[in-house]
Amino acid sequence: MNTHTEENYLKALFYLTAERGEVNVNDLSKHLGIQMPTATSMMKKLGEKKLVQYESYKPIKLSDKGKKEASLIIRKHRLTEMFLVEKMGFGWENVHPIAEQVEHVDSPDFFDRMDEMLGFPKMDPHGSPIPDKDGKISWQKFDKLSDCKVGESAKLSAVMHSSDEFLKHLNARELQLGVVVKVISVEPFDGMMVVSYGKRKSETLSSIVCERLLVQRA
Amino acid sequence: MNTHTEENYLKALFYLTAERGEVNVNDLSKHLGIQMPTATSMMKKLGEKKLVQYESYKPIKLSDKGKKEASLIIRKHRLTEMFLVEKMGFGWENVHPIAEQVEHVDSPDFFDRMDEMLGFPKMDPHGSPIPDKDGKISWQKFDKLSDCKVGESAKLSAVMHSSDEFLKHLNARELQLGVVVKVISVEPFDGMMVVSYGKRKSETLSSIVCERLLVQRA
DNA sequence: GTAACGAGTTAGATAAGACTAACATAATAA
DNA sequence: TTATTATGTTAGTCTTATCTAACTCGTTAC
Repeated sequence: MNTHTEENYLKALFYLTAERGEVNVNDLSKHLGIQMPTATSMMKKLGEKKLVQYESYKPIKLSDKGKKEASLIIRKHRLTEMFLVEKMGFGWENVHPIAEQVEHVDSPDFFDRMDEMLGFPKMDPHGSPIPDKDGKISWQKFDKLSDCKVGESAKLSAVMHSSDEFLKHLNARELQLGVVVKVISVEPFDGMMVVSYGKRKSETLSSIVCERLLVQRA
Repeated sequence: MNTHTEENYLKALFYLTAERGEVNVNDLSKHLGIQMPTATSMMKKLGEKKLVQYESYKPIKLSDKGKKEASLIIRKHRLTEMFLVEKMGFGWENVHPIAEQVEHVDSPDFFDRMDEMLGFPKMDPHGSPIPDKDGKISWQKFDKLSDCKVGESAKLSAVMHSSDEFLKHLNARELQLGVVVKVISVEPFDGMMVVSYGKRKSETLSSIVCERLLVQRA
C-alpha cells in the first residue's frame, strides 16, 4: 500500500504525462506546489518501489505498475465526483476538493457500491473517462470547439482543466454536457466564437473557453 | 485544524471518558494500539493546543474545546455510518472501517448534505446519538436487556461496543434495532436469557450479549 | 566556445508521529 | 514500612515528507 502522499505523486505524474507527454522534476514540483528536491527524493523512492522509471537528469516515466495504481486512484476520484453530482446533488464545480479527499479511502466495497448505484458510468461529471477496475481507460477522441467551422454543430462532451472558475463561467451560460452548440461566426483575429444552443441564440465565447470545450461533431 | 492523528486521539479520549469516567495514559495507549511514551507526548501537544487538561501522573481530561472537536468528528463518523446503511445499502456490521476514514474529510457541505438526505437523524445505525452541528449530544437513557425481569418486554434501541462479530451474532438471530423482545426466562447461575420476538419464540442469549443490548422498557 | 541561466541533485535541517531503553512515581501487598 | 508491580516520563532514534543552501549538469546566447 502507498501513502496518501505517494498516491498524489502518482496521480500528478499520470495527469502531466497525458497532458505534456514528458514529465520533468520541475513540472512535477510546480504542479504539486512543492520544491524540486522534495520531488527528486520522492522519485527515488517511487523508483525503488518500481512505480516509476527514474534516472538522474532524465524525464520521469510511470512504470506499468505505476500507471495502473494511478488509474485506480483516478477511478476512485471520478466515481466520487459522479456520486456527489448524481446522488448527492452537488454542482460539478464543487466536487473536486471533496473527491480529492475521498479518493484516498481504502475500501473497494465503498467505490464498487457507488459504481453500481450510478449504473457503472463511463464518464465523470466533466466528461473525463472513469477507469475500470483493472485501471484501463477507454480514451475517447474529442474535438475542440475551437476547431469547428462556421455552420457546424457539435455536442458538448467534456471539458479540459475543469477549474471552479471555468465551470462557474459555463454554468452562467447554461453550458452543460450534452448541449448541442452551433457555430454562428468566428472572429478571425482572436478566435472568439458566437454560438447558439438551446434558448441562447447568440452567445459569445472567448477562444480560451473554446479551446477547453471538447465536443463530438454532429 | 488538527491532523488525522490528533483527531483520533480526541475521539479515543471522548469514548474512554464516556465509558470509564477517567482516562489515563495506559488506557489511551492500549485503546489506540500505541506505546505509552507516544501517548504521553501527544498529551503534551494537545495540552499546548488547549484541547486537553494534562498534568504529569494525573488522569487526562478533555477541555470544553477538546470535547466539542471530538463531538464534531463523532458526528461525521455517525452520519457517515448512517448514510452507508440507509443510502448505500451496507450492513451495520460493515460500516465502521469506512466511516473511520471518511470522518476525516474536511467538508462541512459533504456531511450537511448527508444529514439532509437522511432527514436529520438523531441516531446512528447502532443506536448511538449523532451530535448536532455545535457538537451537543442528547444522551438518552437506556436500560440493559440484562436488567429486565422475566415477563418484561422492551424495545431494542441500541448496542454497546458494536464490533463486527457482535453485530453478525445479532444478524444471525434477526435482532435489529426496533425489535420488541420479551423475557421468557433467566438462568440464575450465569444470567443467560431465553427471549421471544417476531417469529422467534424461544431464542437463548448469553449474559454477555444481554449486557450489551440497550433497550427501552415497554 | 565559454558564460550564464535554468533544471536537477546533494547535503543537512526540521516537524510529526511513531518506537525502545532506561529511569521515576504511585499504588499495592507483605 | 518497605518491597514489588504497574503506570508514567525522559531521552534518544527512526521514518516520512517537507524545507533551504549550495553545488552540478546541460543548453542556449553571444
